[in-house]
Amino acid sequence: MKNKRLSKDDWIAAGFHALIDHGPAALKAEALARTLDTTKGSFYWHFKDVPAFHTHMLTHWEQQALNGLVAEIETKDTAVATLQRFVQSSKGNTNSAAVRAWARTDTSVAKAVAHIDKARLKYLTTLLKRCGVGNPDLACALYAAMVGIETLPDNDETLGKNALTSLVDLILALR
Amino acid sequence: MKNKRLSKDDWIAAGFHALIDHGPAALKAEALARTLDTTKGSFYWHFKDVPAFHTHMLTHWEQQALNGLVAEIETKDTAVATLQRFVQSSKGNTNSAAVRAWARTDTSVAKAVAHIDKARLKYLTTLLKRCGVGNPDLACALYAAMVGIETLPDNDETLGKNALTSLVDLILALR
DNA sequence: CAAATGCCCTACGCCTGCGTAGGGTCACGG
DNA sequence: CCGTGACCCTACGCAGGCGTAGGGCATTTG
Repeated sequence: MKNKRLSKDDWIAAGFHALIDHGPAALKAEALARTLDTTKGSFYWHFKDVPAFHTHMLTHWEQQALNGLVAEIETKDTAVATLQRFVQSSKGNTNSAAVRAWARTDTSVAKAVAHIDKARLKYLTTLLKRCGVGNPDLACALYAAMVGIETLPDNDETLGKNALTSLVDLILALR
Repeated sequence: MKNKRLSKDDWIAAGFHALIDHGPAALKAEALARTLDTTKGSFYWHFKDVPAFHTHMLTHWEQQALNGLVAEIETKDTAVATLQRFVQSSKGNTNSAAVRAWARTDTSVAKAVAHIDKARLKYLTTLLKRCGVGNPDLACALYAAMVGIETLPDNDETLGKNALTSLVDLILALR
């Protein structure tokens, strides 16, 4: 881990590790430097200051989320199968909950989260409509369930997974 | 606001205000003292140290949540009406999302949240069963939706409300 | 009224984090 | 082989939070 030159992205990755493991309060230059076996001299070489680092992390996350959505949209599959996969896709997002918690203390983070929430909800709404479910409130409820599953502590990962599939089945049953 | 003697509960209330408005990082003795127009001398009179203050806040919150649940259980009403009310009851809980975010940085908070989540989910499961819905995964999904609604930024409060009622209607429609 | 107790203020030493200044080291191209 | 630029280290001053010592005011109690 030591005696290696670092890049911006190394710091950003370390930032997300710290955010996930210890919350937004761990996004400090000196603390991150310790985990990277270096000093904050490196940090202040790559980033102007701590807020600049934060915005770099944020745009990185937002970009990644949007890319995922675009890749999702461009799948040529049946609408129902796409829906199933999209609903399950939130399981891997261990950072999504961390970013959401971060959003409570930083306005620009909150704005970014609201932005991609809006996009994902819109996509889910049209996806459901394509499955024959026209009620947008149901899309909202399903999206809320996805968010809830990922913010809930891990009370059995399988339970949450079954919960979402059961919910999708229920929604698709009444058409 | 000034020249008034403070109690433990005044500090705890200020703590929750700070937690909701600025996140867990705002739970500091000196910062809270400023908002209460006093000094940290008062804080260290009422509490041994900052962690002790945190546990006081936590037990206060846990107690309140459990009391709410007990009051909920003891209502003599039809099962369906009780379900409707219970599902809507999460709207007023503006602190619930803040505590959930706090739980990500403090293990004991996480344990407390997991505890009351388990209790509420169990209650919701039996409530649904009493309404004729036996699938526990649906209870889990509905609870996740409640949690998701309160952690989502306020993209129209009415939208979220309609989402949950629509979801409950859907669940009750298929029996 | 006097004394004791509850509650708060001030001032201090310590630690941690911020951002900067200035210098060091290593990898290159010439 | 030398310089140049990218990258990192060290040391500093500043700010803010922690917890404590010791004293001050006010309210209750005898």
